[in-house]
Amino acid sequence: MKPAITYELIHKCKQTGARRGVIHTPHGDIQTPVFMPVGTQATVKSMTPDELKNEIDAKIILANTYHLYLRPGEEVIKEAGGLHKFMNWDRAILTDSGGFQVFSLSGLRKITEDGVEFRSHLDGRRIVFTPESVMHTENILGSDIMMAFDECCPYPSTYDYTKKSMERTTRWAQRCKAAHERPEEQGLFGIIQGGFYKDLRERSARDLIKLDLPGYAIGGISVGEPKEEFLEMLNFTAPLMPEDKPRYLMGVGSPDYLIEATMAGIDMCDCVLPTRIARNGTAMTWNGKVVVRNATYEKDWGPLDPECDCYTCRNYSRAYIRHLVKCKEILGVRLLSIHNLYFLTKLMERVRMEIENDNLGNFRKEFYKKYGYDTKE
RNA sequence: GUGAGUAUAGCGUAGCUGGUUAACGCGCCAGUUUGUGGCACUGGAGACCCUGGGUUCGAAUCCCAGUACUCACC
Repeated sequence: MKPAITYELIHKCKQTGARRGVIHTPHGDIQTPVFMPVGTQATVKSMTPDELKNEIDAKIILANTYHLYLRPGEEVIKEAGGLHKFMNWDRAILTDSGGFQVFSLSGLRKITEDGVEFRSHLDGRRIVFTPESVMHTENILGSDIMMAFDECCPYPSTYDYTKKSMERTTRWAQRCKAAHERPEEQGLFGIIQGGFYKDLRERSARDLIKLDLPGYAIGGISVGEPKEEFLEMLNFTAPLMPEDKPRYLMGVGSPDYLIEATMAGIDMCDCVLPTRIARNGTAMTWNGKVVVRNATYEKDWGPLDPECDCYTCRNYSRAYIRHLVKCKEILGVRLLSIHNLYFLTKLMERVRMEIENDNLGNFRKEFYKKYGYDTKE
């Protein structure tokens, strides 16, 4: 049986160890490292699939099992012929399992060995997610990469709680693998947990790797901890992951975190950040963050980012975008989303090139200086 | 012209049985945002309470006059 998802390592940066590779999926190849835009409810907020392809050239996007299970529900997506057809996206899709909602909706759920009972955030009705039910839903969604059902632990959590949670997540991953109905069409990724305890991370990785899944993710970091702790866990956990499979760091999307992740040997990241800050009037640029909502841009006739050639930057001024944002016009959100997604896509394209040239370390230094980050080694 | 009413932050209003830093919404200014419970959240600036006089220990609040606006009637 040929697995749905395979990874090909092309080059390792001699300066940093970062990986340059390709992920093969049933809906196309993905050059890595890659940033994946998030489209929780089967839409990257405010973007048409056409724009994602032609303006941004995203190769893969995320969707969310919990949200789509609630609305529109499995029946609708099944009848549509799967998520790709439903949303008119013919490139790759990765579905998150609802594990993050175990964390983000912590006030609305109860965890047992069997699974998680949520109270729907929409109408309060009781719904039960088990590893088996989540696999069933993700099979119906038909994503190229399905994430195993896990628990994303809050920060901070006690050692004892984190250990129990991690062990349960591992058992759930085993159940997910057993319940997965179409391994030849959809790849199931395991999620390494273990909070901020190295021995737990090590155990989690070791036990999940035994399942021989086609890819692995680091979950449960970037949940509000200080940056040093994030880096510590990232750099400890990434090397535990298989060399011959995609390595996915979940929930990371600021430029510095993306670069640090890449240097740690991560291949895939996703984040709501670019689209979320777009909705609140902020752009990421090669010269740092630009809160275009601010008054200083009232009569700024230049583009958001002078070094960017995205649709937004080719055609619109900061003054105009600020106007749209201040008026809460939809176009403001759209133009900023296009730019931010394009920016991160281009950043990763650049990162890939620097890896090939064994120059990522130098690039990091330069980029941080320009962007306004500390370059503490 | 007569009568009645209203005048409080840029705008719309609350406070008016007199009592320490005059409240709220919008707007304005800024910060946050990292597997999306979000066009969200958190802060901040901004008012000689229309003017003048009076009563009182004390007035946005009560009284008088003026001014402006609103409505009704002639």
